[in-house]
Amino acid sequence: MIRVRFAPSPTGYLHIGSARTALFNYLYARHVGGKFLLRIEDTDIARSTEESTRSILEGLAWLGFAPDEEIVYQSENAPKHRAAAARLLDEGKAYRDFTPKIETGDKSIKEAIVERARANQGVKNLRDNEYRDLPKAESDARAAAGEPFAIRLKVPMDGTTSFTDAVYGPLDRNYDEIEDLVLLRSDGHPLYNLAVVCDDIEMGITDVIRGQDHLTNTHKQILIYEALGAAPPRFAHLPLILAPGGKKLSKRIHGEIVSMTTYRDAGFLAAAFRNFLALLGWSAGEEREIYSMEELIEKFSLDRIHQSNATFNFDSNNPRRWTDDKAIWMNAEYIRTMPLGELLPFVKDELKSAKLWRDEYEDDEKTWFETTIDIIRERFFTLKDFSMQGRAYFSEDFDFDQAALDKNLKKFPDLRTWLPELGERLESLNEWTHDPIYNLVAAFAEENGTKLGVIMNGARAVLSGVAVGPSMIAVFEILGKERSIMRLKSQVAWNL
RNA sequence: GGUCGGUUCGUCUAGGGGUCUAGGACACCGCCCUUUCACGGCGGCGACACGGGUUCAAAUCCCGUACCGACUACCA
Repeated sequence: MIRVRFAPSPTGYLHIGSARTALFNYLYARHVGGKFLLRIEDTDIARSTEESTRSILEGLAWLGFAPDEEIVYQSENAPKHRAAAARLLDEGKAYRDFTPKIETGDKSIKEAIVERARANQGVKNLRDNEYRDLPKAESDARAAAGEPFAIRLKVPMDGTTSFTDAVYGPLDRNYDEIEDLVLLRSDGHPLYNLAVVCDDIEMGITDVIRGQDHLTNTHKQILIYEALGAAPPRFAHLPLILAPGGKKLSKRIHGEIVSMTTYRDAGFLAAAFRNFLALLGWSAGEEREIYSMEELIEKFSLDRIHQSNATFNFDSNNPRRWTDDKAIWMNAEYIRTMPLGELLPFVKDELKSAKLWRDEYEDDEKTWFETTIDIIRERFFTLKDFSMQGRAYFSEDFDFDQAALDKNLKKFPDLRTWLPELGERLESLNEWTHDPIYNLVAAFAEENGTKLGVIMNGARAVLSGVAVGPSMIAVFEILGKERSIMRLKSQVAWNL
């Protein structure tokens, strides 16, 4: 039985890259009929927050990735991690390091690392820790005396670790490039590599699918597996998702755009976003981009995952490009092509939260409502559009887009009298359907010696508040006779 | 600094020695449709990082260089 896990650390919201990792784990599990598990890696007490855990869970729930078993909280396993470290110590596979903890000072950690490495240039022997071969009795005595110590893994003097990554192929690393890594901090806290390995063993994980940033960690983890006497799982490392310019996507500099909840709140459909994410770093090798979840599951395979990082394209200075164009396009594609019945619940939620929902839409006005949604969704990109651009269809209290007014209304002052006149004329219509309306409007335009387009565009501005929308006659029909005439006669738009 | 990984249109990608004058999608531009439009249709722009090999033949294999990324922590 294949068992995979998604293991985020709760130090922020669900990051777009993490969401993609979760997706791939989920797709793989479903594809092979295995289990998809979730583990919250909250061992970093200084940075982990409950708020973050909640946000991650919310993001996963929105995407629809429910774990098949109880969620594991890594911090709760700390006693087991300590026991594992103690065992390795006992067996002589790890040792106590009494070196006092070094503070990094005010330099950034990265800088400190690079500086140290540069200074050591090629002369550093990673096996030269003075406590590595401290006699057991002495080590025990010092520990008993209360001297603080960290526990480090005793990496063998020479040899190499190697594994075959499902994405990157065979990889190996010399022991002399791997430091005797700390398993347990001097304050007793287990560190990442130990915790991950222990938990993966405990959870029976068979395949680890995670970001490529863990590629080099994998060698250290394999060393821990070996020390613990456990067989390592299979590994598949995913290419990273970067910001434009090839930089790492980060909360600090890129803000909300990296958070999953942003997309939910912006009116994205989870199905569309999953589809978009699936194509970032993976492809089925076909010339097509729309895949249902079932199709994704069926076609997914580790060996079609890319080795090169992908750029998530957006322009924070351009509101139209606030996120990746393709993601927006895909969402629009879903909105206009998915079965209407599947879309309706989402529209309902959106209208409800905008206080535009009326229960009649599911009762007396069901037909009107469904027809209307079906017509207006044609030009929409997100669920938000139903309550923003589409507001005029559901409420008398809607805003007018200034650009639409300038371009289609105010440019033709005659419309100020024409539109109310047209409204008057429309009163006489007995049958409120396409042909009669069209004929009347067309005749009206001709009488006044103007192009039909001028009347139509002006009417659109006044009736819907925007310049974009379905066929104008359809707007008349949707709005109905009474509301159409009322808005044609209204002068409010002229005073804005 | 070291180790490892990566590099095809602006972006996501197809391709894995000949079918590649490199295919698709998004974006962009043009035309058509149309009463408007960010729908639709048609078309256009646009890429194998660079240099050496190997080969009859290289985007595809090898080497080097450049660039990018990750790791190099008592962070995860």
